[in-house]
Amino acid sequence: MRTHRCGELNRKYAGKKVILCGWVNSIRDHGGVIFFDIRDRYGITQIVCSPENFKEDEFSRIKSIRDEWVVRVEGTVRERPIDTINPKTPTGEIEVVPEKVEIINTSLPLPFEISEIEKIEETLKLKYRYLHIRKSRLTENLNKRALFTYRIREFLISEDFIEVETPILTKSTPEGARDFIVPSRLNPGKFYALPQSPQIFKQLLMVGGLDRYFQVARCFRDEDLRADRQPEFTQIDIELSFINEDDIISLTERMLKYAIEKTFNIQIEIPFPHISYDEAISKYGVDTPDLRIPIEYIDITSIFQQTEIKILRDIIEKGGIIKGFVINKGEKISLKDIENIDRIVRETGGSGLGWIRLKGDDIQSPFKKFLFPETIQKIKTLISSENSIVLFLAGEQKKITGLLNVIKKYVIEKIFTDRTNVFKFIWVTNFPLFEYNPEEKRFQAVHHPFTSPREEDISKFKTDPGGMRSRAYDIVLNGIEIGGGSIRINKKEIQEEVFKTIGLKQEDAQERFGFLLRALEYGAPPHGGIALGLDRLIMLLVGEESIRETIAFPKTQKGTCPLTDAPSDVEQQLLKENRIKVDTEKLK
RNA sequence: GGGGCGGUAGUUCAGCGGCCUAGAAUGCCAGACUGUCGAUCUGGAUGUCGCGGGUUCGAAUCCCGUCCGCCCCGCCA
Repeated sequence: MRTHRCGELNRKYAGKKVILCGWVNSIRDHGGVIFFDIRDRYGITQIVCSPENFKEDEFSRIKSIRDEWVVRVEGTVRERPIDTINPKTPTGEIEVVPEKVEIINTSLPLPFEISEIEKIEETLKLKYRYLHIRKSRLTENLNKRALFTYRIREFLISEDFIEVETPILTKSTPEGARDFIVPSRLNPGKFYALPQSPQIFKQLLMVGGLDRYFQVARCFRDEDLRADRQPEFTQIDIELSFINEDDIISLTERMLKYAIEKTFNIQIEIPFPHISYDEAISKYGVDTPDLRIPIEYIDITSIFQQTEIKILRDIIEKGGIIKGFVINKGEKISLKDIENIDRIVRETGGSGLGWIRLKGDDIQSPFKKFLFPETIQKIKTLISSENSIVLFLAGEQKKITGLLNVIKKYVIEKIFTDRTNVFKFIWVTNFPLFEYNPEEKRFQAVHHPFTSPREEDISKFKTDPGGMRSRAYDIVLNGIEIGGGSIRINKKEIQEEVFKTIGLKQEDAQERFGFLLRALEYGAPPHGGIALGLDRLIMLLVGEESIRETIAFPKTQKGTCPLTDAPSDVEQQLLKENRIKVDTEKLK
């Protein structure tokens, strides 16, 4: 049907007969000569129709062509006259002079202009997703995604991994996210759940001696959505036997380096740095540090130990701390900014902002009179530029971390605006195994309940579960969690201990996870793995702000699909067969 | 569950101290134009001002409710 693709023709093809197919892009009708571009996935090519080359009725048919009609053009490639070369496109040196222009299909005018695609309301974009795909960088995102997964598969298969599909219709389990459920017609009143991840299955594969498993796995979680969260999403899911944390971490690094470099033409330095959970919280205030931002929190309580500043002294005496950070581009923060930040701090429940500006030997600060020379000397050791500002807060540890995060956000928006094309990975390790949920009055697994505690903490199940550390690790890219994993529990007794600690009664544990506990009794090898969020990774690598831009048919924030109108009512008959009665009456 | 922003021609937006017989740009339609490439020029058509209720002589504009979209908190083992 076609001999070439739009976008591949250049001067070397001059004189050659070609056939192109595609969509009409932009018509420029000069009354006599008519120009239009023909576009496919690969590029655009200019077509020139002169009246003298066509019979009258044929030319008027060409005149009737509109944007987005599908055409097939048979013609000859010609070098453009020098003064009409268009340097903006790769095919700008040539054009095609057609002998025949065939209209394959017409099109209504598009419901939106693609040039405004960024601004168009999500519902409309999703309703006409195929048009969005047809003309935007979404196609390129999907292409990059496909190429990336191809490289991941290539890497893992070359390292002896076996790709295994695990069930989509599976068993609902407590803990973790809310499950999507599917009624079972053959077993009235019973339900399958869609998997939140293939977690338990991949562990069972290890018990099966499969040794090295991976899957590009669809996962489902019925929770509220965000720009980086869809109800269904894809994980690169990996599990291995006879390994420890370092094996998985280095495998993941090599895999990411390989796939990213092959797909995106970006150099990736490995190994990635590591940080413990505690240090991450202390230095960055979050367990997902963004290493592009050179701001670290510093505890400066000791500097003010002898202070005469009453507010600070009172707080220190009550056991509070003073913590803040240095901005080495101090000139970019004005007095107005400081006022704004102070206001934000007060509005968010803090008692006010402390600050010291050091500009050469000049010092500005609301506390200036009360600063000892040695205090200033100590503060000077923290800074590394001629013009710096130290911002700090005093109070209870947890509270001021939250406030510092708010301040940091303000400062980032003010100073570190250019963050394009830098990729900073970091591993976060040494997570607590459990955290206490005060609402449910019980401990919960920080990672998931199959995560192994550290050997030295096993004795703390009864004495100090909150103080136990896990063998889990998260990988963070530019401040966004892109994956996580752990060494799993492979001993039945420990698994039961964990279930007990998170408040799962023995019979419930048996009913929900009995099959796992049983498997652990049959020679379960030491094993562990990792899962990487493919949608998020691609989002970051192609520079999008939402994972919707990496998914062909995503859902809205309420989980609906404007294209198909899912979710929707089903036939009464279907409900009946599934023994389901719908009760939405008091929904209000 | 909570907070914020938004919903007005096909689209993106302006109008929101009540007078709008609702505008702009772009798209669309028609005409002109033989080297454009975001073509240009001239003319034209197009609105349940998200939906429901209220206040008012009069509501896109004020009030109440509701739906939808986006961002965030909670939630997301």
